[in-house]
Amino acid sequence: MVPTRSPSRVIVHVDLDCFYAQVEMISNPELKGKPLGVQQKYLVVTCNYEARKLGVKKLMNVRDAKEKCPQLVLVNGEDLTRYREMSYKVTELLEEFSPVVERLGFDENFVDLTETVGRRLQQLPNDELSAVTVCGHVYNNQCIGYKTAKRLEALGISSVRDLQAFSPKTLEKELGVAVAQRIQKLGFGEDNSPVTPSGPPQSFSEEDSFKKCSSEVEARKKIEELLASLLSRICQDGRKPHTVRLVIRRFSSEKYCSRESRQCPVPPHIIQKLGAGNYDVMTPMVDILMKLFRNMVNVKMPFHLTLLSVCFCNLRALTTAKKGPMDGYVTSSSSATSHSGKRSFKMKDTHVEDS
DNA sequence: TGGGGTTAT
DNA sequence: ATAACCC
Repeated sequence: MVPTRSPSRVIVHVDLDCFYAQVEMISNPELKGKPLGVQQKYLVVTCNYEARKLGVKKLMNVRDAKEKCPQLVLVNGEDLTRYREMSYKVTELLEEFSPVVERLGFDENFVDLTETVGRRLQQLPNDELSAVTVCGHVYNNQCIGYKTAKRLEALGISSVRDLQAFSPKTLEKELGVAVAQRIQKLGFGEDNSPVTPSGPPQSFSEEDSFKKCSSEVEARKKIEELLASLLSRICQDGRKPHTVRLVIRRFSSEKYCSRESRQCPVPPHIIQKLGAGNYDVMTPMVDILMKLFRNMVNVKMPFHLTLLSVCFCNLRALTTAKKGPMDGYVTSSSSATSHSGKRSFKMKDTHVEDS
């Protein structure tokens, strides 16, 4: 069969199922064959097929899961380190086929193989080319996002069919032209958005949720833990974060997913120390984070937090050394190459202002 | 209802 | 700094 036309793009979507559970079964093969759930706090965030057969669902309460399946084996999955490492192994493997790999979460990758396939087809002799069949799937992307789902429902759109039939002009007026055109095309199974190579991560964060944190010393303890893990991650990556952020969630109205944050530049003298001696940076970084904390939380008044998170972002390869009278005129820096795992990437030689 | 991530505003 | 989205 000779295809009458080539598809415009060849994109492979690699979606791993119950990824955390699979990592755990590789770590400990004795878990294979048993119903296994990965637990974070009071939730079974994912589970293997054996557990699913016995009625355990993703994001199920531990209580409910145990009730459904008393033999369920639970492992704690609050530390994402091994999952993150395995996740990047998977995307690095895929990058060997084509560097155009876009990550979505820890367990999904999109690979644009258009050029790879094109090159292969050109090399093929004609008789073999005639045997090539092109096939594929059109993904009918279900769920659009909670907020816009609500807005669409207000317009009387509750199914994909409704969305397809709805007046494009009216939808553009309601949602804005960009979103309207995007989701309506998605409604027809068309997604022309490019596969954007993710490259190395743009931020590192660690968070911890809990029932109650109501004192400054308690908060400092938690922040120190989060920070220690982050510093070792930063160290491994090799790049330097130029911005720190502290995020909190208050108990108060328990308004779903309502977080507050404060951020500030990482002082240059700390950035420089970030490579080797990470104990030197611990104390000054905690001080900075506690200032951000007190900026958000009035510690003279009672408070009740249910989450703390520390995030490093604005990552750059090198801190540019500035010294002497030429300060402000000249930036002395060599073009930097940073290595993270197997990847290496050139960084732009930029001069920056932190906001 | 975890512990992450990204982009847009 | 927040909001919305993804897993």
